[in-house]
Amino acid sequence: MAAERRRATIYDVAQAAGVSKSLVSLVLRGSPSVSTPRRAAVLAAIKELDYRPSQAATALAGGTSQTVGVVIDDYTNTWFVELLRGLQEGLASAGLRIAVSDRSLNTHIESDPLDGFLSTRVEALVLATEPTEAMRFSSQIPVIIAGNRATEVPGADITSSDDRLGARRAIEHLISLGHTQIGHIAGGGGASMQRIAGYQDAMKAAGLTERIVTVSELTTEDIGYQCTRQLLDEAPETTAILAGNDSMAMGAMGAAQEAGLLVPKDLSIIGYDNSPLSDTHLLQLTTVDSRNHALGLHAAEQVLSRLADPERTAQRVLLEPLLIERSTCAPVRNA
Amino acid sequence: MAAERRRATIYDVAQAAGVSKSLVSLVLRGSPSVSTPRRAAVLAAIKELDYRPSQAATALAGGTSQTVGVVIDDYTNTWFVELLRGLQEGLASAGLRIAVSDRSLNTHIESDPLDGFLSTRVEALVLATEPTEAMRFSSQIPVIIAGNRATEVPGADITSSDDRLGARRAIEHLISLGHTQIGHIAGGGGASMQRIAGYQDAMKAAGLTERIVTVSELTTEDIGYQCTRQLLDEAPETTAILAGNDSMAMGAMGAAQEAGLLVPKDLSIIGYDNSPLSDTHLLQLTTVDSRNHALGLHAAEQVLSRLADPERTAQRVLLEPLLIERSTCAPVRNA
DNA sequence: CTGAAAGCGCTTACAG
DNA sequence: CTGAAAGCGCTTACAG
Repeated sequence: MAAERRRATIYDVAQAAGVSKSLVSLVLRGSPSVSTPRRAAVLAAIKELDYRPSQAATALAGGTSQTVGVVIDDYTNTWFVELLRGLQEGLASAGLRIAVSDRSLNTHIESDPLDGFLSTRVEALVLATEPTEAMRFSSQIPVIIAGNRATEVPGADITSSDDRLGARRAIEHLISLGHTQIGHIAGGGGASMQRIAGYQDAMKAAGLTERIVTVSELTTEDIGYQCTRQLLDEAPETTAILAGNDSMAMGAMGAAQEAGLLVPKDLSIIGYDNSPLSDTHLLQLTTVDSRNHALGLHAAEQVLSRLADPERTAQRVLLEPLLIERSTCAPVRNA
Repeated sequence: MAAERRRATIYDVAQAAGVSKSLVSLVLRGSPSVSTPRRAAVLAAIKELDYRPSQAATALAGGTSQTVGVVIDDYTNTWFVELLRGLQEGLASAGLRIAVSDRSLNTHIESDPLDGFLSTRVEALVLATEPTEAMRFSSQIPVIIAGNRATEVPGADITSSDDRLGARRAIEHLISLGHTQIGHIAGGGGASMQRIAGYQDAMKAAGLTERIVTVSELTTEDIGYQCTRQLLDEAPETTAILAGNDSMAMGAMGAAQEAGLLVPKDLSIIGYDNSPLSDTHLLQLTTVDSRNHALGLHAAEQVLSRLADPERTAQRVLLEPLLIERSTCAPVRNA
């Protein structure tokens, strides 16, 4: 049976192509110093034998895994999708692949996703989540932080979007629509902190009363719903809400619906992230684009430059966020 | 600098613990034939040196990667999250880890996700997507299909939910609410085909006129929106819709909203998958639970039993779906 | 339990 | 380009 046949190795390819093992290795690694006919012979043998280099052997012998580990929070919040795409695009040219691990799946098995990545000997670590203690001090490999995080990682590069500015602009937009009773529902973590600060900046500058509701570190749809219920309960005069992210904004829309409030007629809502969710026909959520694709591209660049020069000092890239106006904001009713 | 220090190997651990290299290997692999004090010494050395076994070396020497490859469609449709959780839970006890690859990211780099998995020498492949040609005939490793797929993979195990039954029950539910003008919006692929068949079963049994709209192979929110627009255009008398999945159902809700139809008063909508999206406060989508967590658990079992006995004949597990009644269905208005 | 040996499938110089 | 050699960091018997 075909399935029982031993897998082809580099020896089999060399033999089939009538060349030396070393030459096969050269072809695999794309060396230019191989004559065209020989290269063709090797390629033909590879195809014929359905040969695939063993990643384990390549990594072990070459001393490099050629993979970058990416840690995300939770597959359910899809903001990371564009970040991944950017990362992959930026890394592909260098022959680096990506391995993704999420924290919420890993909480069940007690382990830190870092453990697996360290065993894999990833070349670098991209953190699209709040760093764990272990991640902060792993120091064995370059760390690149994607997004704003509450915890510092000594020596790490950072690519983030200016969440503080983005939140400020969102509030300024609401103010320009005549809103004065503007609440903010927030979760925990570095991005949340920045967005809260931006909210405060804008409210302070306009002399408006701040109202921030937080019920959990999480930033899920359900938490957004709960925060909004509490906000509307405490301050029914609220006419606009900035949510900590798009998931929370969706929760806010749910709470508004339940309270019989129309969005945006009775209540304006702004999300954050410009996630796939925000661009659905049902939501048409006005949001702040944190430019996750660009974030991924820049993080990839940092990975590459850090790999090229491990001694270079830590870099910091800050992207300018964009307000995306869709359909969940309107002028205040009795303005 | 710490970062510059050579990574600890099994030799370093052996030396630090004052034992032989073989003993360290035994401890790592959890052998019971190691005395408690020696085991403690090794463990202490491992901790002290922050030693992590090289996955590449372990895989190469042991001849087994201890990882299972999972291919999903697209990170944006989160139905796979519970599947992954079930898989991971079911595989963890056997010491198998999971590697996830998605097809939509991989379309940019021309390669099949299978290529990477084959290089990794994954022990088995779990397909939560429509198989590619390469996947159908990879035959080198056990393949487990998760969910209903249009394409057969010779010799593969299958764990799926009875989508045909689920769709039938959804329609029967709508009929019991008095609906007679029931449309179905669908995409492509095996699950869609089964769901269409179930829709037809129930409509036929009740003597009702079928109306199925498909505009694409995709099953995204936007496609659901487009299908619904077309459906409402062609058959404005429609009072209920079964969507091919929850994303499409969300699109249907968007189209209904745009058409000025209230859900469920004017239009009842049922989704499929019981994805995280369906359980949001804003949607409260009535849906069919395809029991993705159980799906993952069963698929994990198939992986394990197939690994234990590569010669066993292909298995087929069929789970019974559950109708989850939430808030998007109501009795027909003029019933 | 130890210790010496072979081997997993590659890469990396290096002499020719 | 070839060919022989060493080595990556482990596992796997195996004799003691």
